[in-house]
Order: sequence, then C-alpha cells, then structure tokens
Amino acid sequence: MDSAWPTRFDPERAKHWYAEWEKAGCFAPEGDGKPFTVTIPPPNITGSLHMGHALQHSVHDALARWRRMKGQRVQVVPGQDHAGISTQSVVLKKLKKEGVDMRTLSRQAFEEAAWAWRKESGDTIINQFRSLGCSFDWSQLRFTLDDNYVEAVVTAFIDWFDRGLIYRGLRVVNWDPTLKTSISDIETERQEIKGKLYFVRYPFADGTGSITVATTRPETIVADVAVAVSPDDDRHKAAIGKELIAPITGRRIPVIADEYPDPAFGTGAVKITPGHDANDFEVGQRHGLETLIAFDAEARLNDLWPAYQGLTREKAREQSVADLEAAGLLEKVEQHRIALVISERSGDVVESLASEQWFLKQTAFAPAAIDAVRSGEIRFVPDRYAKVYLEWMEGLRDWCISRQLWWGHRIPIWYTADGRAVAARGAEEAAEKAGEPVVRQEEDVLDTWFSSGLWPFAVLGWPQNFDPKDGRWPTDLLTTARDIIYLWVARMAMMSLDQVQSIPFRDVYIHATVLNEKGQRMSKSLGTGVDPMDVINDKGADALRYALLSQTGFNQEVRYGDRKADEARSFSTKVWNASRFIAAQIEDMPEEAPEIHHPVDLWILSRFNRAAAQMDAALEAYNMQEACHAAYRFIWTELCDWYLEVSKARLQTEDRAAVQHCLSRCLQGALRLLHPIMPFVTEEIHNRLKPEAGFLMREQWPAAEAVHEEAEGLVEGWIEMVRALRAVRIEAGMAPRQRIETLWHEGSLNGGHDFISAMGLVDEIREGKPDGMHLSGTAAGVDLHLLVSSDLDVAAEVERLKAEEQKMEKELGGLRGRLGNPAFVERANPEIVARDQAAADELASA
RNA sequence: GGGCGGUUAGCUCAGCGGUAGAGCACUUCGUUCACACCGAAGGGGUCACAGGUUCAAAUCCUGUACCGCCCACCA
Repeated sequence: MDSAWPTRFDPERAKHWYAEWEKAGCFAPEGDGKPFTVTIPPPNITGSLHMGHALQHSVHDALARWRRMKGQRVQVVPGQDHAGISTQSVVLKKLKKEGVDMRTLSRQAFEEAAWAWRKESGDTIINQFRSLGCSFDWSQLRFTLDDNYVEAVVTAFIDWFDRGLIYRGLRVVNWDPTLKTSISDIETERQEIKGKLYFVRYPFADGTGSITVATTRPETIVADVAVAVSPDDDRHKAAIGKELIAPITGRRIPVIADEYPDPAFGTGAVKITPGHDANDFEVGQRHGLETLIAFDAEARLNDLWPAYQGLTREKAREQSVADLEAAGLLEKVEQHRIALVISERSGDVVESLASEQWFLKQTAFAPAAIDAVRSGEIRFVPDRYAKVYLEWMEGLRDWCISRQLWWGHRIPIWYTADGRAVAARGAEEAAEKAGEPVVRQEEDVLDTWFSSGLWPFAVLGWPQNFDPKDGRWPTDLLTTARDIIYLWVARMAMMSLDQVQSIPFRDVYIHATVLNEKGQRMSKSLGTGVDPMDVINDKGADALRYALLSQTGFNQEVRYGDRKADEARSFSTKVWNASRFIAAQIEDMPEEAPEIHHPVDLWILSRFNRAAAQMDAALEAYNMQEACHAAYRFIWTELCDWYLEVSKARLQTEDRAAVQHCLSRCLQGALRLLHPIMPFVTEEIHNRLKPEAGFLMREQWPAAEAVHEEAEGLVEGWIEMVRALRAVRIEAGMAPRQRIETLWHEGSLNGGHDFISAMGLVDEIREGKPDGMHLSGTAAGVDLHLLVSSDLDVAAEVERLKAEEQKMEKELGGLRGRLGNPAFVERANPEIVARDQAAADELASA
C-alpha cells in the first residue's frame, strides 16, 4: 500500500479543504434546481462557539450539503447580531480596564470604541463556524447594524409608529440597576430564595383600628398609594372606601376593592405600589391612582421619602423594618419563599420599576401569526412546539422595545420643542413631518429582538432590494433552540406577516439542547461545559458533527460526552481504512463494467440503495440520527464486515472485475452519503482516490435505484448460516483461523457454497449428515453439521443443547397457544397468522 | 399552579399494536497482508408502577411515582 496513505485519518490534515471549498466558490448558490434557502440564527458578536451552535450548524450544514448534492440551488445566509447589552458590557469593561473615565465617556466615544471592538474581535465565532465545516454563503454575511439593516429597522419602526402601533408610556418593566436599562423577560431568570413576609398594620385614619397587610417588600411602603382587598372578602368589606394612614410616611391612602387580591393569601389585603410592581400598576390604572416611584436608576432610594434618600434597596428594607417596629406597626414576620428575578446579563436582582418606555402593540400581529401555524403554513418540527408557540401568541402583551443603552438601533424618534414625537429617517425628515423644527432625537435604543425579528427578510435585502419572487422567499427552514421560540421565532413570524405579508419560513426545526455527560446544562460559569473547539482540535470536526447528529432527532435534549466523539472518530477511521483497502483493490480495475449478476454483488448494491433512500427520508424529516445510523449500518456492518470480507476471496476468481466495480461503486456511494455528515474525511478520501476530479461536495447525490429483494433474501440467509456455523465452530473448540475440512448440511444452501466457505473457513461442503460425533447448528431452515473429536466436553454440550431445546419448546408453546386460540385465528391479521403458523411448523420440524 | 418531554440491556438511545434492538461498555478467543480507533463469538432487559382497551400492549387509554424543561402576578 502507498505509504502516503497512512492507516489513520488525521483530521488536522483535512482542515485545508474548507479554505479550498470557499476559494472555489462552493458555498454560493448554483444551478437552477428548486431553491433551498436558510437564514441562520445570527450569533452574537460577543459569542464564541458552544455545543448548541455546533449542533445547530451541523444540522444546517448537513442539510445544505445534502440538498446541494441533490442538485438544489442552496443558499445559507449567515450573519451576526449586534447583541446590545452583551456587547455594551464587554466594551465598557474593556474601556474601564484601559483607564477610561466612565463618567466623562461620551456616547460618540463609546460608539467608536464599540465599532473598533466589533472589527477586531467580532468575527471569532464566524471563524469557528468555518472550523466546523459550515458551507454558508459568506458573500451574503449580514450584520444587524449594517446600513441596509438599519434601513430595515427604521422602515419598520416608522411604519408602526405612524400606524399607531408604537407608543411611549409609563409602565412597569424589568429594570436592571447595574446596567441601568430595562431588559426583556428572556434576559431574566427566576430564583427561589428564603425570604420573609412582613405583616404590617395600616391604621384607619378615623382611629377605628387597622388593616394588616402582608408584604415581602417593606422598603416600597414609602411609595404605597392604596390598600386593595377583594370585594367578596367579608373580613374587609366594611373597610372599603375608608382611609388609611400609610406607615412610615403617614400619607393618607384609600382602601379599594379589586379582584386582584387573593383572599386566601396572607391577610387578604394587599398594599398597592404601582411604581414597583406590574400588578399593582394595573390596579393603579384601574382605580386612577398615582404612580409613586421610590427608587432611582441604580435602585437606591430617591427623594420621594427624603429620610431614606441614598439608601440601597437592602438598607432601605432594614430601615423600614426598624421604623415599623418603632412605630409598633409590625405585627409579625414569617418565613416565606420569594421568587427573585435575576438579570442574566449582570446577575443583579431585577427591579420591577415604572418608567417611561416605548412599546409595540404586537398583539395586532398575533392573529395572522396564529393563523400561519394553525393552518400548517408554518410547520414546527417536532410539532409539539406549535402548541408552545400558539399558547404564547394567545397571551401576548405589549412589548417594551426601548433599552437605555448606547449600542444598538437608536430609536428614530425626534421631538419638537414642546415634546411632540415624530418618527423619521433623520432630523430633516422629522422636521418636515412635524411641520416645525425638531430639537433632539430619542436617546434610547431598540431591544435587540426588534431588529432580530426582521432577520429573514432584512438579510434578503428588504426594504430596498427585496424580491419575494426570486425563489428564496419564504425561506425553507429555520433551525433554532427551543428557548427562543417566543422571543425570536414568534417575532419573525409576526413582523414578516405584517411587513412582507407572508410567512418568513416554512419549517421550524427545534433542535435538542446539548447537555453534558451527566445531563447538566452546559454552562461556562459553572464549568459544566465542553468547548466544541477543543473537540474539533482533538478529534476533528467530523467526529464532533457525527457525535451530535447521531443523537439528534425529535428529542428535547442530547447528552454530549467525549466517548461519543471517540466513537465517531473510530467511524471515520473505519471509513478511511475501508477506502484505503478498496483503493488498493481497484487499481487495475478494467474501465468497462462487467454485468453484475452475482447475488452478493446485487445484495450490496441493493443495500446501498436502501441506505441512500433511508438517508433521504431521514434528512427530509429532519431525523438526523436516523440518517447517521443508515450510513453507519451500511458502511460498517454491510460493506465492511460482510462484503469486503467476502470480496477478499472473490477477487481471486473470475468475479474479480465485477467485485472491483461493486467495491468502487459502493465506496463512491458511501462517501457521498456520508459527506453531509462528515465533510472533511470524505473529501480527503475522495481526493486521494481521484486527485484530478473535482470536489466531492460538488458531486451528485446517489440517484434512487431499485433494490434486489431476491438477492437480499439469499445473501441474508447465507449470513445467518455463517453466523450459525461460526457459533458451532467455537462450540467445537476450533481456533479462529483453523479451517473446517468438511461441512455437512441438510437443506439447500441456495447457492451460498462459496460465500459460506469463504466466511466460515470451510474446505469442503457436503450434503447430508456425517457419521460419528458431530455438532450442529440451524439457520435459515438449514442444518449444519461439523465432525468433532471425541475429547469434546460432552456433558457441557448436552447441557447447551438442552437449554436450546427448552428455549425452542417454550417458543413453540407460545406459538401453539396462540394458534390454538380461535379468537386469534379469527380476528388477527391473516398475514400474522400465516407467519406464526409457518414459524411453528419450522420449529416443530426442527 | 398550568403545560411539555423523559423513564427500554451497565451507559447513550432506537423501536411506538404482533411476544425486545443498535452503538459503546463487559466476557472469551484472535497480532489472517484495510483497519486493535480491528475482527469473531457471547453474557446481559418482569420495556418505571398500577389499572383498562384488544385475539395480541414496550407500543393505545386512564391514573401514580420519579427526573428534566417551559410558562405563570400570589402580595
């Protein structure tokens, strides 16, 4: 064998194929086939490859390569998200480290620094996608802050503003006191902690007693504007409409009746603090109450209650409790479990805080988005996720789209001197629209999900260069993680249906979450993660891809362990060596293919055709693991363990040319089947086989061909016979390489003489039963006998045969019992009855 | 509190009405000239539990338990 073809595949040496594919333009759409378009979920520019990406893009790439090979015109549009909060944090941290004074940092200086950072460090993840082998059309790379993307955002915003769907208002939002911005629900995490429930007495103004209110947040008492009770609560009915003296401040506040309080909880009376709780805010709106705000942007107490001014939330609580105690208003304190809301971005406790924010009435878009999924126009895979989407869609609320950040799409609103807001592309247009000069632009930027929501059509050129009829629209597939169904998938559906009047994608494949070997979530901070780049460097991108894809179907989680990648690497080595062997055998292959008529040849070609069909069906259905297993079974079990082995003998016979052609065809085919899953090793082999040929990734996917049922039946029978024979050999104490002089058989071998002799190491096959001591086995209705020497452990052998007989009898008993049951014979499927009858007959005759 | 997954061989998972499968691990044997990241043979499962439907249930229905995830305003 050519020494330049080592016995092990070195993934390091196949990495260069990526650059060659890219250089040759293999990732650009080609041909006139049915277009297949995907816009990938844009990773954050601050991100680096994690296992979730690795799985997601292995799926994308496998599907893209497969469809490309099938002759489809494929375009996978990659991109990146500017990731407002995340990028701003990273850049601020860097500036701080460099000694920049945060207090004097201007917006412009920050933006310059952020762009500089984006240029330097923003492409890390893009290059990691390349290492994974992703065949994305990089010429189409998009960024959510590119000029044309800004145009998309502004266009959508102005349209919605002018239609009255965007408004500004005072609402309670998730406030991150560290980052000093509102944040979305997805950026928060709930955490149960042990806390306290304080029972505070609110005396009636007329001196007739008091109402006790339970609260977990005594520090917000200074912003109380009422106490609410349920209208049906007999304990408090009489108090409704009376006035209370709020503790600490002494402010006079009313007792109001509202459905919100649950009479079963606490005392049934709730203090109403509209500035610090979303429910209270709603109650306040219903009753026309004032919204008092006690905290500033850093969640310190403001001048609402000057005595507390400057205190942190925690200090203010202590002080409030002390003051309540001193006033004799603290009735009792109970242990209580509190659901804290934590900001994922800063780790700080999120404050529910009323503030002026911009909102989008996304409820206006819901009906169409619901319809699209209900009608099946948008299809979720697995379909259970449609329910998740629909449920969320049906409970939509207005969306807070403003963020108090610098990094992002600045809200295209200009204000006139008297504070009137106009949406426009610039100050000039704004002044024109307003009919008077504008004095300033809104400071806030948009929530990152606002721009992400426009992704599929914005990256395809909307609004200026978008052609919904160019075949790429709607896109075919969106593959994403289940945790952003609401924030992203739903938004894209809504925004697309509104702005482009059509769905953005047909299929939404929700892939599994990658957990570690112990079933824990992979987390950098907890150290429970595995870095996919380490796996790529140690074992190769092919191994990582196979390890992930071979476990991914419609499951909701997949566990990654290095053992899986090791198995995958073994597989690539196996393919490598099988190719090496076949390459050596076909060096002198005659060009002209002889007629293929030997059952073994027909069998392997047939098995190949089945594997190809299975892969097609599996990939069509997004069942990645089934696709992997189909390739694995064909290559390892059928091709290597049987066909290759029996070929070794047949290559020495007049079958040589036919075998060579079959080997060659199977190898070519196997490489094609495997290429979407393991692109590097297959490309490397392909190039070794045919250095002068083009890329494997540009080869045609195997066309569907007929299977040979008859040949399959024959060969599978022979395989069973060989297995039985091997078992008997071992029973007879034969060494693995020891040849069998004579094999006797009763029943037809169906032409399998050569196959059985080759695979079972038999010199001569005779019909009949030998005289003398022999051991027997049965397979496919044929009895096989081997003569054995007399020093065999007869007792053990008898023991074994008895056990076997018992097993058979038990089975026969079961079958006879069933067949003897008239109900079964009458009602069961006739095919089943016939099959059982045949099985019983065979057992009985044995 | 609602919803959704999962519970099958030691491990990771297929199977989803006709009486249990794969890969890995394990045991035994084997350095045959593709591959020890290999080959052959083998051991190993009352399919979480309890009812029900059916001639037949791992597979369908109901309920229970445990694990995980998502959603939710209980002060």
